[in-house]
Parts: sequence; C-alpha cells; structure tokens
Amino acid sequence: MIYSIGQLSKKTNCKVPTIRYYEEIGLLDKAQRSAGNQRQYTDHQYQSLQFICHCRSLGFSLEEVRELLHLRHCQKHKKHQADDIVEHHLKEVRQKIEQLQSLEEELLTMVHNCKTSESEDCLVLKSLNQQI
Amino acid sequence: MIYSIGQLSKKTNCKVPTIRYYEEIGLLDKAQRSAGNQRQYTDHQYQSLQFICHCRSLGFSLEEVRELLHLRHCQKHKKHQADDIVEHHLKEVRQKIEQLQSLEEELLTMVHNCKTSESEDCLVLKSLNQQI
DNA sequence: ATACAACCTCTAGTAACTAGAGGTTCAAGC
DNA sequence: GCTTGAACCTCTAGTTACTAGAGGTTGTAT
Repeated sequence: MIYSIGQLSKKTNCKVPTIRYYEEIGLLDKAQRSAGNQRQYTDHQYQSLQFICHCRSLGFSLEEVRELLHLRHCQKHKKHQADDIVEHHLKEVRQKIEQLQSLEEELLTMVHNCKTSESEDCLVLKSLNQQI
Repeated sequence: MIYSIGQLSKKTNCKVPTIRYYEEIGLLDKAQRSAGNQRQYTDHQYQSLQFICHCRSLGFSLEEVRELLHLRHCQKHKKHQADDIVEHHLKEVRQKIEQLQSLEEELLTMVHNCKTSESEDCLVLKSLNQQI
C-alpha cells in the first residue's frame, strides 16, 4: 500500500504540516516522491508515525520520542533504556499533577473567599496582590 | 524607595531579562531612567511585578495577567470579570489534572507489564507501537 | 584611576508546531 | 483534450514566554 500525505494524515490523525515537520527534523524517514514530487508513504512509515503520535499523546517530548524510536530497533539488551525513559516521564507527570493540585486548591480558595464575602472589593484580585 | 532592575529582580524572584521582557510587551509600565539610562523602579512598580509573578505562578497566561492587571484598577462593578477568569482557569487546571491522571495510569500499566513479563521483548515499546 | 559587577540594546534561539503566500500536480467530469 | 478544484509543494514568519549571547556602557568600591 502507498499513501499520499493526506491519506496518511487521515489514518493517523496527524496533521499534514506536522507530518512534513517530522520529516524535516528527521523524526520520520524522508518519503519517496512521485514523478510530480509528491510524498509517498509505505506501511512501514505509517507504523512509525503511529508510534510517534502515540508517544506524543502520552506527553513525551520529541527528543524522547527520537530515543524511543531508536530503541525500537535496538538489540534486546538495551530494552531497559526504554523503561527508564518512561519511568522518568512518569515521575514528571506525577510532579505536574501535584503542582496542579495545590494550584487548584489555591484557586478554589480564592474564588470561594470572594463569593462568600460581603465586601465590595474583589478578594480574588486582593489575593493575587499578595506575596506567596 | 527606588530600585535598580537587579534589586527588583531579587525582591521578586523574577529574572532581570524577564522584567525587561514584561516592559517590552507592555505588561509593566516603562521604567524611569537614570542619567546613565539605567532603569529605576518605584514601589508601585514593585507591587505590579509582584502581582504579575503571583499570577504567573498560578499558571495564568500573560494575556490573562494583562486582563487581571487591568481589572485591578477598575470600578467595583467589574469585579466579577476577575472571578470569571479565575474560574475559567480553574476549569482548565482540573481538566489538565484529569488528563495527566489517565496518562499516569497508562504509563504505569506499560511499565508494570514490562517489568513482570518473562518476555525478552520490551513491552513498553510494544505498547507504544499500538494504536490507542 | 582602575577594576569589575551590573547595566544597556540587539539578535537569535527554544518547543512544537501553525498559518499563509504563491505556485504545481492530480483526478474527475465534460 | 480541457478545465476545474482539491490536494499537494516550498518557503517564510508567527505563536508562547522566555533565555542566551555578543558587544558595549555605567556605577561603585578601592
């Protein structure tokens, strides 16, 4: 099977300019071209793009994706490098969750105080004025 | 009290180039200059920068900060616009938390499966290969 | 008078795309 | 065979919120 960039885009839900961008930065192999210079993709490249998109949806950076792509074609003894990348990312995700949760609390308090106050002033703005 | 940009930076924990940047984009008023063209800040500007930094630490975008800064000097009857911005942001924060939590789960499953498997292959890489 | 830190402006770089201009190719219908 | 229009091509510039660096000036302490 051979796909045009538009068809590949539909199959992967990855936008056309994004596919070109991934090629440009060397994440995706350069596509073969038709006589009229249009990109042609194989199933192999479709698989790669799928992999990339899945990684991206999990929040990996393009550089991490690059490593994971590489590890994908490595010998088995390197497999735990992939685990390491994933575990590192997991840590970051957890940190981010914690940060956001305390942020949520602070925002909630702000809004709540403002809503329940009889003051004419906006307590939200007041609390934004304060040092942390 | 009058501060140099470096002193202001220390007082607010906001980096010097960032302060200049905020001035450049019109978030912070233009500073007075010394005879030798160096920026001089007043307590008023210190307050503003404090406000900005606090908003940023709560995850508001610079555009949101701009609105909040503006509302800060508005009549009372506009005060609920600030609430709206904050509540909107709160919603986004909650969404982000949910997304990250399901992401956390997926990553956990990946790592767990890989660790407990007897297979020589890396299940992390396998699951990254799969469509979602 | 001389260091040297802190300041100045300006340009360019970061991540990960996205938008738009201006031009070419492909496929379908007549 | 011709025309139309969608899909393709390249290239440049814009997005967010800064950060880094070059190359030069000012302020302050000794």
